[in-house]
Amino acid sequence: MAFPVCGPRPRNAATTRASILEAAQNRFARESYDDVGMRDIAGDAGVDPALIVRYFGSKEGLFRAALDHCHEGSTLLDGDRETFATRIAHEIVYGTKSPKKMQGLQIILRSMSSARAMEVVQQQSCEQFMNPLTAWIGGDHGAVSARMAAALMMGMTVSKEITGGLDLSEAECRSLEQRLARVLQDIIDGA
Amino acid sequence: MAFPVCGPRPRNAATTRASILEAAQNRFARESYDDVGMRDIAGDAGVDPALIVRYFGSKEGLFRAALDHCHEGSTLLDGDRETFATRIAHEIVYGTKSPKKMQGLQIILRSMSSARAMEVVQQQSCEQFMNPLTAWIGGDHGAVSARMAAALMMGMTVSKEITGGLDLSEAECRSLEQRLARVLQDIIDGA
DNA sequence: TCCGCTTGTCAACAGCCGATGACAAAGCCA
DNA sequence: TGGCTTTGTCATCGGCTGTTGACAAGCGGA
Repeated sequence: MAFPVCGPRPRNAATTRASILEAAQNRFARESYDDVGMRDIAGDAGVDPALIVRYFGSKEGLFRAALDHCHEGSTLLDGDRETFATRIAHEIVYGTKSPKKMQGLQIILRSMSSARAMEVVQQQSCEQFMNPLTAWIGGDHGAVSARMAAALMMGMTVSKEITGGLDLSEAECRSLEQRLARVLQDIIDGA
Repeated sequence: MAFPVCGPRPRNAATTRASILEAAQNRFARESYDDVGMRDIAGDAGVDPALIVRYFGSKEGLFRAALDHCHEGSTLLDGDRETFATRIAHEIVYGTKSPKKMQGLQIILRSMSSARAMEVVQQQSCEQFMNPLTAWIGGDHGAVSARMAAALMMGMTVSKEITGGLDLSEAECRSLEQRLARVLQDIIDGA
């Protein structure tokens, strides 16, 4: 990726490690844990598969590192509380195919049902997503509201994935964005 | 499953096929397409793996047949329109681990992100789930409402899966059930 | 009884995957 | 220059998976 046709790789552990990590994030955001092979990631990073094992111990170690390196519970939640719902709704409806903002969520949803990745997914999704969201919403109804809001966000992402895009007209997209923002705001407000 | 310790299997193609299909449904509802092996299903059904190939052509053929044999777009939608939201909310919050009512949805969500199962999942989820729901809701906002309602249902299922149960107190569960029903009803009504 | 069709089993194959350990080259220091 | 550590590559192993074709057993009809 970084050095496609430069002969052997420059000997720099830090940048090599970073290349592998970035390649892994991109792959895991688009394909499931089981569908992504070490050789795929190594190929993207321009590296021998054995190096991945040396740096990250195993495929699971690399997956954990990739998910760990997202910290998007913070990036997703910073900004005005009043505009949170509209921002999220816009991101969901008009977000590009590769939204850096939701990469962690993408990775979680992709590998959610893989037995080998499940443990990591459960832990990270709680620490990086559910718990911050619950705390951010706050109040007595925080836990319930957080689950509903998360469900709506994840469900829309899943829905897009399953049907391959939203498959709606332009007017329907606008309507969806507005209604999504409305419902999401109501959920957060505990209405 | 049906004949655990009865020596070789009774020679009856119809019941054998049914056994395989049922075993496949149960497996695919709990594990992803990639995590379920032909030998697993064959073992559950008390049958040789080669027989599965003979009856269903391939693993993908069996998966398609299993998903095809659910028809829950209908079972999920029959009943009073006024009580739809409360029924679904109750099913989501208090539904057992193995809800026959939502087995098709479980299978879809489990194997959603498996490259090999994607084509079947996309087709069946549209035909058996999204399209019936859209038609059932009806009206101008049907498509948008259906996507939001489906997102909430799928998202809650995913959320339960990821965190391993709801992880809420009894009071919170009641609150969740009520709020879920309210939001879902509003979505369906196009509010 | 013999034949032919169906139903079920068994052993094995080819392919892919993650992981391993030996090896090569680069850079650094004395 | 000689030796040592770091960094990267290569060939290969063992294990698992879906699938195949040959074989065995049941069973109904001539």
